[in-house]
Formats: sequence, C-alpha cells, structure tokens
Amino acid sequence: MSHQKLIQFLNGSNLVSLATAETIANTFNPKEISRNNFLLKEGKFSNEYFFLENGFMRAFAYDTDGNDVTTNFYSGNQVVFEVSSFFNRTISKENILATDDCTGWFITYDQLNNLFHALPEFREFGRAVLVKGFASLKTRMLSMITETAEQRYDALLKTNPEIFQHAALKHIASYLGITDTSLSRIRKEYSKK
Amino acid sequence: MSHQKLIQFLNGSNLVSLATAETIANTFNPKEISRNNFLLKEGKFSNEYFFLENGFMRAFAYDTDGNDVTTNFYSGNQVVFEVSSFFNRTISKENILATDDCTGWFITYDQLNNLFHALPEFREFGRAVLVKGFASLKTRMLSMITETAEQRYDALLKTNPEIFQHAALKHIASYLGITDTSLSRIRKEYSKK
DNA sequence: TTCATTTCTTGTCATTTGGTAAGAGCAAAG
DNA sequence: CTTTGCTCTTACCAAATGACAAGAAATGAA
Repeated sequence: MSHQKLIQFLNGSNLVSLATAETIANTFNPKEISRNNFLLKEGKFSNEYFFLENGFMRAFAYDTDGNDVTTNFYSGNQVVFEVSSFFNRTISKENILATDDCTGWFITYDQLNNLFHALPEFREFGRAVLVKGFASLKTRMLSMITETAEQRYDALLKTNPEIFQHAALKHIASYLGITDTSLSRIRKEYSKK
Repeated sequence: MSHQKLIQFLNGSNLVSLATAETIANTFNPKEISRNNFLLKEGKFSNEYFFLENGFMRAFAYDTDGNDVTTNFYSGNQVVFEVSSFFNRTISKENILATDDCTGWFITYDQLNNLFHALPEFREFGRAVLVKGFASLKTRMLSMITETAEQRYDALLKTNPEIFQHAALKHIASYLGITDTSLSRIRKEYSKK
C-alpha cells in the first residue's frame, strides 16, 4: 500500500506543499475495516483521524425512541471522524460503520496535534477540513428548513449520487429527515417525471 | 471600556492562561453596533472575528423564494462571525444583524492568523470555538430530524430562554423550521399544559 | 438450494404543518 | 392623539408526512 492517494488529497487542497504532504503522510498508519465493522462505536472515544481511501461508511445515532438516524455518509477521499468526541476528548454518541470494505490511513489525536504544532500548513489543512464540514452541515440545515422532502431528495440524487449506490433507502430516508415510507412514495412520484 | 470580559472569556475556556489572554485581548479592537445595524451583510466578506460582550444578534439568510430564514441567535459572551465566509475568504450568503445595541471586540482575519501563528494556546481556543459551533449545529440537526416542532420549541425555551426575550416570534419560528402560524398554534397548545 | 430475515413498496387513515386571509394588539412616527 | 405598519393570533382548508399493517422483493445464512 502506498501513501499516494493521501499525498494527493493533502496536496490537492492547495494548502500543503508536496514535500510537506509527504512528511505528513508518513505519519499516517494504514487501516482496513471490513464491511459491517465499526470505525467508531458510541460510548467510545473517536481517536482516529481517518482518511478513507476506498470504501463507504455511514455515521448514525439513536434517537430517544431507539431509532437509527443516519447523520452522514462517507465515500472515498474524505476525512472521517466525529468532531466533538475527537477534539473534546469526550465519549461519542455516534457510530461510524463501514458498510463496504474500507481501506485508508489514520493518525491519533496526539499525532494530529504534534503535526499541527510542527507544521503550519497542516494546521491550515485541518482547519479547512473542519470548516468544510461545518459549511456543508449549515447548507443541509438550511435545506431542511426551506425545502420539501422531494426537493431534498432531488438535490441529494444530483450532488451525491454515489450514496444511492451504497446505502439502504431506509438509511437515506433518515438522513433526509423522513420515514422510509415517505421516501418510497417520493421516489414513486419522482419516477413518473 | 476594558478588556475584562474578553479576558475572562478567553481564560475561562481553560485553554488560555491569564497572561496569554491579556496578550490576545490587547489585539482586539472595540466595536459598537447599534440596533438594526449589520455586523455582516450578504455579498460581503465576514472579516471580523467578533466577541459579543453585550447585546443580541440574529443571523439569517434568504431562501430561493426570498423568505428570511433565521440561522442563529447570539447573546453575550459568544464569538460571532460566519465561518465559511471568514475562513474561506468567500462572500457571505448570510446576514448578521444587531437586534439590540451591541458592544464587543473584534480582530480581522489577518490578525487572527497572526495570533494563531504566534500563540498555540489561542489556536486551541480557536479550534474549540469551531468545534463547539459544529457540535451544537449537529445537535440541532438531529433534533430537526427526530423531534416534533413542539418538542423543539420546548427544548429551545428551556435551553435558550433569553432568545424569547429578544427575538420576534416569526424569527424564532424560522429558526425552528416552522411557519409563524404553526409556532402560534404550538404556543397556544403549550400554554394549556 | 431453501429458509429466514430484512428491505422496500403500497394502502389506509390520522396527524402535523403549510397557505391564505382576516382581525386584534402594539408600537413608532407624524 | 391618530394614523400607519408590523406582529401575532386565529380560522379554514389543503398538502405533506407519519403510523401501522400487509405483502412483495431482495438478501443472507444454513
């Protein structure tokens, strides 16, 4: 296994030089997670800042009635971790599950901080990762408030079609904030158009 | 005007020593915004990392139909800025309006980065601000998906009662993701209990 | 393969929420 | 004080979504 994809990911952000990207990548350790295994289980600490190279993951939490609610999907070339648990060193309320066989690279919280301390470029990169996640959640929140379920379905289909190739519809439904029954109805209407 | 509240805010995070908090605070400049003036207007850059000492602010965006949608409320002792515009140096889609006379302290993007570069403690603080905002938005997103409008109203009333003393109900309604008509109905039902 | 389980769809009905409009209450400006 | 405009409430009806249950389809295990 080579660090090539990780180096490209770091350098491609335009925040990290190629030389620095190589230095950073060398600190990352390879990790494989096979289908139906967890990157993170609720009650544990998120302690791996994980670059997902290949595979697919789903983050979810349980609501007060015990229903599984999808909070995020992750496909390749993304960083996967639970922000609050990882940075605040608190136990996670979320699970992150590999729904396909996954490969990637990780560093621990301590390693991340050492790199942040030593490499200003990596700090910029780390901040950009946080900001990007924040911004996309804000966008999603606004769409929850201003758009109908069908509009949100349509937008997800167009912007993240890969999700529909990897995730169960019931999990997509809870991600969209609706029941699986409603999603099924929406898809029926939608297919007529 | 003294930096005292700002110093307490920085030091109270337990991430910044008192001496460093004083150094940081000295870089901040005082700013007053009177009622109905904007800290940020859409189309402009968010370029002030603003510590709100006193007053009340509301962030909002317009949806595709031109409706005003409240994205956040801010009362005293919080940092106010638009994450994506500020850090990505892009124009803002959001407005931030002082709904009461406000006082506080700000630094610019460049000043913030200089401080981050020079003071590891302030980096930690800055990260904590981002992480806190991210985590609270995740919580809000989950409540949008799993709770009824009445439950969300109840939760907001209990966790952020100050909002009800400063904001118009129609603005609270869009923040909760419902119409002002629905909020009015919910309040009527709620008051019976 | 066969059986068991899970997922997805569909139907029915109830509930929630939205759209619209009208009127009451309140506050700011003249 | 009166007028004007904005906010909030209320009523009515429509639309969207949920809850539940049954059956079909797909998946996984033995």
